[in-house]
Amino acid sequence: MERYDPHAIEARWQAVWDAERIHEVPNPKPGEDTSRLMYVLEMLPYPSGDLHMGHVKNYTMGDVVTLYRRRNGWRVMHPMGYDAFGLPAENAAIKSGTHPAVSTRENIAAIRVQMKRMGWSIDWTRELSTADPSYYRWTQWIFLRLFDAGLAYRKNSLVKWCPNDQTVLANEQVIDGHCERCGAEVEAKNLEQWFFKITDYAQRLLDDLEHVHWPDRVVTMQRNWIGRSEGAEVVFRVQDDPSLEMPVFTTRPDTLFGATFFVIAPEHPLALELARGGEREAEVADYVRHTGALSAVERAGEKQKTGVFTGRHVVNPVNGEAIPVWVADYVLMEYGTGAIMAVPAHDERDFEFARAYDLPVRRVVAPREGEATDDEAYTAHTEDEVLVNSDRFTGMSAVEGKRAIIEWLQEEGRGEGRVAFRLRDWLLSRQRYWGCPIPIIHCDQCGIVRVPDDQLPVLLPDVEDYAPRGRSPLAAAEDWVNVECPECGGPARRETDTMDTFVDSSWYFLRYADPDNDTAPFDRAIVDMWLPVDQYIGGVEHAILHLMYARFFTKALYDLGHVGFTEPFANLFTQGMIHYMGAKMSKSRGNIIRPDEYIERYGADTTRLYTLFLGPPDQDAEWQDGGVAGQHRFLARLWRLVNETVEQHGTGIPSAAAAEGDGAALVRKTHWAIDKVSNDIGDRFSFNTAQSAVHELVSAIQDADGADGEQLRFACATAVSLIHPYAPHIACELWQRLGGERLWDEPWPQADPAMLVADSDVYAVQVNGKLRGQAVVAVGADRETVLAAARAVPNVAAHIDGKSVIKEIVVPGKLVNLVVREG
RNA sequence: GCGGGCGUGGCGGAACUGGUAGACGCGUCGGCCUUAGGAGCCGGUGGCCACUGGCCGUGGAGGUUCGAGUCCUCUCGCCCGCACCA
Repeated sequence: MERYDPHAIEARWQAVWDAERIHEVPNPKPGEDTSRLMYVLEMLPYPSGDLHMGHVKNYTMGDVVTLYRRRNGWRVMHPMGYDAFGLPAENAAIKSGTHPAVSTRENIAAIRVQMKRMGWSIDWTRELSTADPSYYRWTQWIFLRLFDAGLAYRKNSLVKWCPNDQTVLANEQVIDGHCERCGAEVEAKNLEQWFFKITDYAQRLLDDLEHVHWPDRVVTMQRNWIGRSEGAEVVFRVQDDPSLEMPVFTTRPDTLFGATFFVIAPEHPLALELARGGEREAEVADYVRHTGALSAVERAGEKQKTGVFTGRHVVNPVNGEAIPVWVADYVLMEYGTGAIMAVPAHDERDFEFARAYDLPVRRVVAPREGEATDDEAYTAHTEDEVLVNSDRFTGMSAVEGKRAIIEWLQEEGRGEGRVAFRLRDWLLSRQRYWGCPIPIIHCDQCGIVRVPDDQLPVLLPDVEDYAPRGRSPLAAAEDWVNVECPECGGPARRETDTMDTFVDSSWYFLRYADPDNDTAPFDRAIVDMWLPVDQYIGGVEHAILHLMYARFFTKALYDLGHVGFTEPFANLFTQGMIHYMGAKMSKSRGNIIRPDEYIERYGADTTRLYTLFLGPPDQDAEWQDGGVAGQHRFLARLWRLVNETVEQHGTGIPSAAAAEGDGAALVRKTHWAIDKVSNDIGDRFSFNTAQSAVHELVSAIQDADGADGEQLRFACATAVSLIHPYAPHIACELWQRLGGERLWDEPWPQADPAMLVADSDVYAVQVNGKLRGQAVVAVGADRETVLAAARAVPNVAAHIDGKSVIKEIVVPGKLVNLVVREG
């Protein structure tokens, strides 16, 4: 018998699939049935290098789902593309000296080869690259739609700046005060930048999380990121200049009477102004300068809160009390109004500050009415608190007080109920070369002018020097920058910033549905047919960035009438990372494993099998070379058994086999495996245990002495059929050797329910909860029969001998527990 | 600090709804075959003991239950997310 030769088999079947174009799934034509459409999508790769095992796991998972669903009668779209713009590709290009357009093209070519060698069922007719003008033309088109709708705007604000990458960053791209990409500490800069008004969608982004089937932790992360708080905006006025309003946001309007001082952020526009001309002017100016020089990381690292008194006071609207205004670094300019009323009795941070600067503490909420009010004690917020020391509001519950005070503020015009979100607008402009140009023109006469649709795409100019210098490298391309204003025809300049790469990936899943459309980004009828994505699979590292942005884009496009759904991804699965040598894979550690050497040595089927055998797919797992060999042995064993079966019993694939004679157990095991694998792949995403079930079936084939040819061929064909989503090449080959053809078109096997129940049950028999033996009883035997059989087991009899059985538990088909007592 | 998750053999893991803990795989031990192997096959493999049997065993301590890896309380350890968000 010939040996299992994965390379020959894989090359052969890949050629067959290509020739028959089996993975091409065209859009339904008018009138065609659209009831069984399914969209399976994995997050597209960055072509800043080639594929590693993390990608292999991701795409194999999607492939198993795709192949499984197709054989269950679904018409599955399974596309692939490249997130080709962006910092990683550009930085790699700068390092190697190769133009990013060139290196990206080369990397894409290499990745495509890897993907084809893996045998994934990708519809290559839908392939796209976000850096291709035929794609980014429509990224620009969408940008302009958002611009027209007021959802893309330019403003001057304090933004996050990465000194290493020489560009601004979105809030989401700052991790613990460091650049998400390069790890450099970010700085704050006041710059005019482009933003998407994602905050307009904060409430809907929050609410609609109810309707998606996503992992809890991803939903939780998004919720926290959106960070909704209910409270009130309260207007304080400066004591000696009541025209100066100083609004604050608070979630505890019920504690308004407890405000004993007032704090503004060092960056607050009034910080210096309030102190001007007073005794403390120099001190305040010093403090503002000093804290401004500290990075966010340094400020957060300060253990002790610091601040200075401005010398001025504001008036508390509820009681007319004048309280001192401080400048302190524990108040953030970016959240709320950049100013707070400090209630040290009921806020830990305010309390800490009050202690440090010897400011008064006044308790205004107590656990129960009339309870002691120790002014120095901070109390946490509890359910049934009651207002004290709060004038006309005293005695109300905290909940009631909140409402009453907000009502009063509204009546008096001194404040109102308000909801605050932590979410900020998405800063999308980047001072970098390798990105989608922002289709905007700056005209001295007309101001900010959109590029007319018919002039799209605004092509990224080819520049010699694309290294980052703090302004966009595009600014150097004078020919490109200088244009006529589309409105007045006068001299104007193009916007030279490019878009954040997350803009590109915020709509790619729509383009796949209609990839060749050159009159629109996509046809609405077509995307509405396929989307939302039925199953999205990717890394949890995108839990906030990509997934939040894509949701925002989808909602905005929905509002503008371009799509008919409001959530892009109905089901999300986040896979765990593959670790190697005890750590996550990284270039700096040098522990990246690529599929290539494993394909060389064992073939793609083995590699696919092992990436999903490592453990539960949503958990991180350690790659172990020995484990790969185990999967290869399994395939080689399957190979041998099927070929032996054909040699000894001929070909032919029975649709069923009788559970009779010595092979009865094998036939039952076969049905058990069908049931288990279908359940594990289809319902549980438990790819590792589904594989184990096929292992068991193959072992059963090997041990099936006395099974007849039909039973063996049935078991073999089923094993081959069940392993097909994981290892399609060997499966197609063996299927053919068994006498079948086109396994990918075969309906998924169905377990016969009658075969899932044995004719006898093996009961575990316990005495006082301890296992003492087993009893074999005919299926459906009544309770008395089961108990009699259990008592008859010799070891059980020995354990109940001389004792009285006080309770008998029978779990039908499973277990008997006899509870006994001495005597 | 807040939020979420996880602790099971030498290792990766299984046990989905409370019902025979350790499936499947790696490793390892013994045997067969091979005068070679990183090949194949057969068998063993949680620990301990008085070994056809018994005791112990899912990070630790309690609890609920006829029965707990699974549920509850406390506790220890690890991982992830957020982190002065008023």
